[in-house]
Amino acid sequence: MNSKESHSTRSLILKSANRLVLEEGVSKLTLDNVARLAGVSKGGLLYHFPSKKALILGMIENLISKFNDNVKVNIDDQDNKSGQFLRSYLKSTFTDSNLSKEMNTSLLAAVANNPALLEPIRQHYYQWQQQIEKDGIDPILATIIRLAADGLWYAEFFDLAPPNNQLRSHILERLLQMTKKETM
Amino acid sequence: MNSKESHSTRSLILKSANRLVLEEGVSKLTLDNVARLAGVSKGGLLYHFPSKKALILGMIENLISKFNDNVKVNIDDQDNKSGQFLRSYLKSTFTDSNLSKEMNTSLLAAVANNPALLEPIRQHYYQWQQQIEKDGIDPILATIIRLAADGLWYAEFFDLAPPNNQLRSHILERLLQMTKKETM
DNA sequence: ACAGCTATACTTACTAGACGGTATAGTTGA
DNA sequence: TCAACTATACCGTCTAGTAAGTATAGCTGT
Repeated sequence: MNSKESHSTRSLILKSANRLVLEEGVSKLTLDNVARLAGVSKGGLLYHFPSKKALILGMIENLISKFNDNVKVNIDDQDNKSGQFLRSYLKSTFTDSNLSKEMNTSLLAAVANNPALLEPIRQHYYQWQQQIEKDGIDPILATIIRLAADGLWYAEFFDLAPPNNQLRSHILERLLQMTKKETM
Repeated sequence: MNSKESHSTRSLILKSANRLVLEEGVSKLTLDNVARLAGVSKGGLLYHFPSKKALILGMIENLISKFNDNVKVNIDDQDNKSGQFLRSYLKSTFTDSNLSKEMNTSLLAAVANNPALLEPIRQHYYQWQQQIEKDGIDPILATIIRLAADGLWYAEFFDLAPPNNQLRSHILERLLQMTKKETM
């Protein structure tokens, strides 16, 4: 019970940190606030994450594994055609809005506190880009599709004139179409 | 001479604030650091910007007027065809990398300190999106092009697997092409 | 034509509070 | 009993903001 308790406390802390950034802004991501929201003492938080840096790293690692799992799950086994990875990437970013929000909260937490902490995200992004360029479709078009998906994140997270729901679903449709149209 | 001195000090402060965010990260954007980099005392800084909020607002206003000017300048008068605004928007974001960096430093400064300060950027973004949707080409495609441009910003600013120079210029070329291909 | 006044553009010195992190004592379940 | 975990009190540092003073240029009424 204790070790299970510990594991759930750990993820509760991570969850609370994400909620704080999302609801109150990254400037409110303080050890005291996270501990309060998670319902543990500051000492308890620091038992699980010995420093703020460790906490943010925890957020990032947690997120990367989730996103990678998600991309894998979204890969359609029936779909062996070119553009397969890109379609899964699109589904992951467009469908699971919680996940893409979490991506941004973690990214923001890193950028606001210590940009060096972005390194793990950078490495995974690099891998995704590699896969996108080798996805069987024209790499220029493939990258444009990826950038459009990333741009949507950005627009939605910062609320910078994001497309309304109708336009948004048309965009997803069109982007998926674009992964099928052109072959190399 | 004195009022000119004052004006140049003001823009020196703004410039220093941007440099700090860009080179040291947003966590180093403190009044003391900005003052030191600008070569004035903290009191001197607070004479021009009575609070940190005012400083960040100054960064944002400065940027918006620059970007709007830039989009206007990039509008080709010979080009009266559909997609004109979008082509200018693309040129502004792809060509002037200083400007797009500044966009991100200001945005980051706002987000990291007080997300409410994003409001002026939101309003201008909304206007840009309106113009993009009414630019004479299919609004779905038009928005995809805008989002791809925004995604490029994002990728380059955070160094998240941005396309290399060659791919980058191919992407610009292709996006410009896309503004001409389809008509409404 | 010059003393007195005002506005601008700063500097220096300070304060209250928030923050990350430490130290330490205690609790709890196996 | 011992490891895993939690709570509280505290510390030094950093930060935004305040307060008060200085220097100087340019008016302005007599």
